[in-house]
This record gives sequence, structure tokens and C-alpha cells, in this order.
Amino acid sequence: MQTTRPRGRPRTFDRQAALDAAMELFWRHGYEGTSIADLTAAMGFTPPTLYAAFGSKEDLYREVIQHFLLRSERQRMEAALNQTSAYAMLRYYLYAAAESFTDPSTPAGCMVATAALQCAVENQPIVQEVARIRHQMFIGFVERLDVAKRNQELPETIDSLALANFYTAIVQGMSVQAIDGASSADLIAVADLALSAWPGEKSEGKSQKAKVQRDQDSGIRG
Amino acid sequence: MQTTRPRGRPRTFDRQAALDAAMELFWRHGYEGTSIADLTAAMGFTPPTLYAAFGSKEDLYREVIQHFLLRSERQRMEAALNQTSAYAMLRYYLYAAAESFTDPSTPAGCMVATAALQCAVENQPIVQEVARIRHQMFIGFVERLDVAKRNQELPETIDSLALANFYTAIVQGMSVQAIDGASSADLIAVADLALSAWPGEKSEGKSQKAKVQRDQDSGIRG
DNA sequence: AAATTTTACTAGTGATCGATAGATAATTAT
DNA sequence: ATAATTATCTATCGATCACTAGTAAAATTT
Repeated sequence: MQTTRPRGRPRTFDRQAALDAAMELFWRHGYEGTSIADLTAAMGFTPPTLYAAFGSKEDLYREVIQHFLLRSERQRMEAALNQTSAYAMLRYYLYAAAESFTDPSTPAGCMVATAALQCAVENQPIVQEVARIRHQMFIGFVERLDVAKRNQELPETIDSLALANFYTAIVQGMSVQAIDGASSADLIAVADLALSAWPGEKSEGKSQKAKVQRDQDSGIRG
Repeated sequence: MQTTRPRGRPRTFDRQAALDAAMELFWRHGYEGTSIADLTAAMGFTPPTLYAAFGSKEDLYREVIQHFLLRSERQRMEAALNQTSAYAMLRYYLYAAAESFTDPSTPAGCMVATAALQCAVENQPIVQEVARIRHQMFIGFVERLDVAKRNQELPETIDSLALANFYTAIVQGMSVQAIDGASSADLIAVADLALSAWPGEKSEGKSQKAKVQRDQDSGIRG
């Protein structure tokens, strides 16, 4: 399926590769800690090209966040939601986070869980955008926990919001510790303790029927 | 005890009040999100006065961090360590954090738990300084947990480092959520779930003798 | 009163910030 | 070939960055 080439001078750079380079910088140094000069040096072209292709620094950051979500976070969450129980979902997600946050091929921590927490007043739109994405991740947990209550994996008395806040806090804390140099083993130990607070069945709910999953078989290790 | 006035023109500002004003800005907007112009406007004098009194922006930030520690964190940790059991210490600390992180008279979150996570390369000394202080907080937990193991509040098989990492992660996650707008009730619910993962006695250890503390009596509420 | 010491201000410094005007290059359409 | 379109560059914009030289002001010491 060869697409006809558009009019005008063709791009000399690969857009995805340029977004990867920008992501690496924003991830490691934050929005305010990354300058246009840093970005153009890493992306391999000059400021006018950046502005023609991406609009502004803020537009580029937003696009980099979406690039990150498609590349990492969305896959992690979707794979976790495919697990057969809410407990297994959380275990999968936390273990995947422990590995991802310490992956040496990317900067430490999560690009959204602990990003843009404090910015100058003129950059508050960025702060709110990243907070909105954190909230979506939280909502993903809440909805899965509500399903778990209907499946009787969780007692009906459980507060889904509180439990989702708890596991969201764990992910955010793991991101801070990864940035501070924690190993994946350190983070998995944190995840295991967080999973020990699970207030319901540690297998799938009574309305499901498949095999029982145990603590030992992780979704991503082995 | 009247101290004799020093030579030279006297200060026209109160140093502690100036540090309070600088703390509010660094706390809310971070190191890179706060400019010298912001600081001098809030502190009530001009740049040369700031530099004569505090050295540099980086020196001022370090002094503000110490000001914060003396004012908030050290008191919280010392009060927590005065509790009669490790479990009570953690409960006190987490509850105090939940209140403090959402105190409307200060910016949301903790000034060190989630500060300076991402900075430009030229500001890495700041990143490392704040990370060092986070590590000290972690060490405080570890040492108290080691005492708890000797007191048989905790089984000897417990990994103090992992457990301290877990509760440190909770504090850091609570700080992120406070910044994102969580209420003190939200954070106390997170703290309660974290406390439910405590792997030992929920009263003081067998080598102690005083009264048993229960979940219901918090160190700071009522 | 004069000298000394410390503080504070006005008015800038050079460097870097995010962003752009204008020219040129590289392609397709006519 | 010429026009139209798109991309890229050199050079630079005004604003802001952290910071300071030089001077005046306010106190103590002599």
C-alpha cells in the first residue's frame, strides 16, 4: 500500500524518532528542565523546524505525553485489565511498573505518575494536563474494582475509591523511589506489601470459573 | 537577655519571615518554577539584598529546606518516634502527613517527599540534595523497624528495608495525591489501607508493658 | 564629628529563554 | 520550464534568567 507522496519538500527526519528523543529529555528533566535548545540538539534539527512540525513547546510536550501513553502506559494497563481477576490485574500492573520504572533503556520512574508536580504559574496548563491523565489512570483502577465487587472478588462494603487511591499512591511512590535509584527488586518488594493489603479474594471472583491464580505466578516474571 | 546590637545598618526584614515567604514559593512552584523576581517580590526586598543575605538561589533553596525540616518534618518525625510502638509510630506519622499535606495554610503535599524529581542538568545538585533528605527519612523508618524487631513487635523474618520502602512510598504517593487535590479524608483512607499491611503486632512489643493502643485512637485526631 | 561597618537600592550585566522573520532548498503540479 | 507548496536554515527577536557593580543609607566605634 504505497501512499502517494505529498506535495512540497519532504521531511528529513522521522517523526516517531524525534518524539522518542523529546520524550527521553522531558522524562528525565521535566517540562521546565528541558529547553528548546536541548530538544533541537537531541531531535536533530533547528528551532524553526520544531515549531513548524510541533507548534510550540507546550504542544510538543502534550504530543510526547500521548506518544508515551501509546508506547508504555496504555499497553501496561490493557494487559493488566486482561487478567482474570482484579487482584491479578493489580499484581500484573504493579510488577510491570516495577520493571518499567527501572528499565535502563528509559529514564527512571514514570513519565506521568510523578511529572509536572510543581511548575511556574505560566505552566499551570501543563500541570493540569498531567494531573488529568493521572486521574484517568485512577479511574481505570476504580472501574475494575467496581467490577470486582459485582463479581464478589471484593466485599460490597469496600470503598472502591479508597482502594484505588491506595494502589495509585503505591504506583506514584514507586515512581519516586525509582527516580531516587531503587532497583526493580526493591519496587517488587513494595508491590508485594501493597498486594498484601488487598481486602478480598486473591483469586478470581465467584462469578468466574477459570483456574485459581496464586501469588507465585506473576503476570510478567517467568 | 538583651544582645548588643551589631555594627552597621540593621536589617529591615525578618529573616524567618523572609524564609517563610521563599518556602511558600519553592514549595508550590518548585526550584525551577520559582524565579529570583518571584522571590524578591514575595520577600519584600531587591535582588542585591537577597544575594547579600542568602548567597545564591541554590543556597537559599538549601536554607529553605532546612527551615521546612525544622518547622514541619522534624517535629512530625520526632513526635512519631515518641509513640510506644512501631505500628503506632507509623500510624501517627501517616495521619500527621495526611493532615499536613492538605493543610490549607501551606501548599499541598510535602516539600521534600515529591520535590525536585526532574531538573535540568545544571540543577542536579539540588536533585541530589533533596533525594538525600528523602533517604534520611527512609533511614528513620528503617531504624525504628529494627528496634521493633528486637522488641518482637515484628517477626525477625521481616525485611526492615522493604517495609520502610513501602511506607516511604505511601508517604510519597500521598504527597502526589495531595498536590492533585486529594482531601485529608482521602489520604487517611490511603494511610489506613497501608497500615492494614503491617506484618506484626498492632500494639507495642512484648518487651514493653504500657497500655495497648488500638486502631481507633489516633495520635493526632482527637 | 569622622571613620568604619553593614544593608539596601538603582540600574544594569551577559546568558539563555521560547519563538520567529525571511531566505533558500526540495519536492509535486501545471 | 514555471508555479505552487512544504521544509529547513541562518540569524535574531524581545523577554526573562540568575546575578552584580557602584552608590547611598543607617547604624556603631573611635
